[in-house]
Amino acid sequence: MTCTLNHVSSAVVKRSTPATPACGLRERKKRRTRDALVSAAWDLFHGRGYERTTVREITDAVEVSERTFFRYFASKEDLVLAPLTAASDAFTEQLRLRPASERPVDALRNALHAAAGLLEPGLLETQTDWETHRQAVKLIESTPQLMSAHLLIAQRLTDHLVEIVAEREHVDPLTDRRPRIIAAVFCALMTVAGQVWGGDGGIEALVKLADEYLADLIPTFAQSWH
Amino acid sequence: MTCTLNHVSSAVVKRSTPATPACGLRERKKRRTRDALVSAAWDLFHGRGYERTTVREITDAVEVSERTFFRYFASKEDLVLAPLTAASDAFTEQLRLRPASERPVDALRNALHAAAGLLEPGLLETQTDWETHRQAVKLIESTPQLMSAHLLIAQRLTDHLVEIVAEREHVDPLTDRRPRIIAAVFCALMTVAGQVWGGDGGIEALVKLADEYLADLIPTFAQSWH
DNA sequence: CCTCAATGTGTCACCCACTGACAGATGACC
DNA sequence: GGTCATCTGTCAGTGGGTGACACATTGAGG
Repeated sequence: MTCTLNHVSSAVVKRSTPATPACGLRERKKRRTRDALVSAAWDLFHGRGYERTTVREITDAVEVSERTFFRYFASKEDLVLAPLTAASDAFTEQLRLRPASERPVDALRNALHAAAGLLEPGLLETQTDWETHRQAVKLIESTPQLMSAHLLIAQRLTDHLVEIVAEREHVDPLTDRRPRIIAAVFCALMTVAGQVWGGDGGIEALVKLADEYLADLIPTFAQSWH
Repeated sequence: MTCTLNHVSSAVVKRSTPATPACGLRERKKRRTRDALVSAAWDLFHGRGYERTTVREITDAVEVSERTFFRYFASKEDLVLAPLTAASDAFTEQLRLRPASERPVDALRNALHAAAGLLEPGLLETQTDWETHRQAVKLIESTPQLMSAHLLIAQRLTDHLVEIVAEREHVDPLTDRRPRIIAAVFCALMTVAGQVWGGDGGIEALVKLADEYLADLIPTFAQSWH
């Protein structure tokens, strides 16, 4: 499916993000071009791969100028990774909502479950969207440049988690090692779960994997393996 | 200190890497240009920062062509991160040498100590070299692009460790979660230790930090924090 | 309906990292 | 000293990304 452009009648464009405020014409137009760019980009990445697709090719497909592309996305990477950043933000937001009574591990686990729950409604709408996400995971892991950027996002998330956890527990992250440990290890396990997951089986499968990895952590370090 | 170039008499160039095979003139010349590029680059990075220094400026300082730069380094990042890749390789090598009788955690810990030991002789020679390393850590952590590349190296190391550990323990890394867990968590803790370390106090300080983080892992997850 | 200000878009000129191809210089070895 | 391999510079080009300016479109108010 090749979404064409802007000033074309309409309809051609994929359903945009679930919650569509859609006020003025201006806003709608912007969302349309943005969606068209994303859609065209994915079509091209699918065919030629990320690195061998130029921004020019993407903008040609949508009939906008290259300059416009960089007004919507900070970089070529950003087009692919923006949803990931959003997911990361959603997670930290959920973590902040966890009651202070929970132990850090449990707060993290529960925030993960909550954030995953929020993503569900988006999935139910379009089967396609889900498949897209699957492809995104594969594309990122098979493209060093994207993987690298992805890891940076994860690192920033870790830094963020350190602060939140330290605040929750009223400890100083500079002197107390535990916030750093728990944030870094949690993110590392999430990353591993994400790799093993590969996008199959929906968000629940990812969360289930994350739980399993978390549960196996202590035995792996504390016990003999045989 | 600005190292000039190639065909200049000699002497001006910093002591190159500790072990200098120094056979033919050709090899020596190559090593000299390489060292001069690294040296000039660091001077410039120190003054203007990584991103605002162009490859052109580096090559101008050494009086070689830009093209030559890219024959010595795969990229601008590579100039900064090559030592890190080398350290990573040294570590995996040491891990392979650990006796099969050791538990995975202990093998990793011991390999770390062994690899750190190998780095020491290099340090003793030049105080400068040590300071350089300190600056490298700071530069990497303050430059997103370098941090990103650094994380990719760490990720590749993790992947490597998974394989080695799985082989040591005769388990299948596809079905057994433990190799992935231990590799990912170990690398994550190393990264944290590296950040906290910041280059102060030599390699021993880094190893000591890593040990402390490792020791605190289980209490952090298993026990209540208060 | 018309006007004005805000905002979005295209064009152009430019910077920088990086690469392939070719030609000339320079060590290595007999 | 001549031959061969290897290194180096030059050149032309690709691709990502940015600032500046001009034009066009939209939204709001009279």
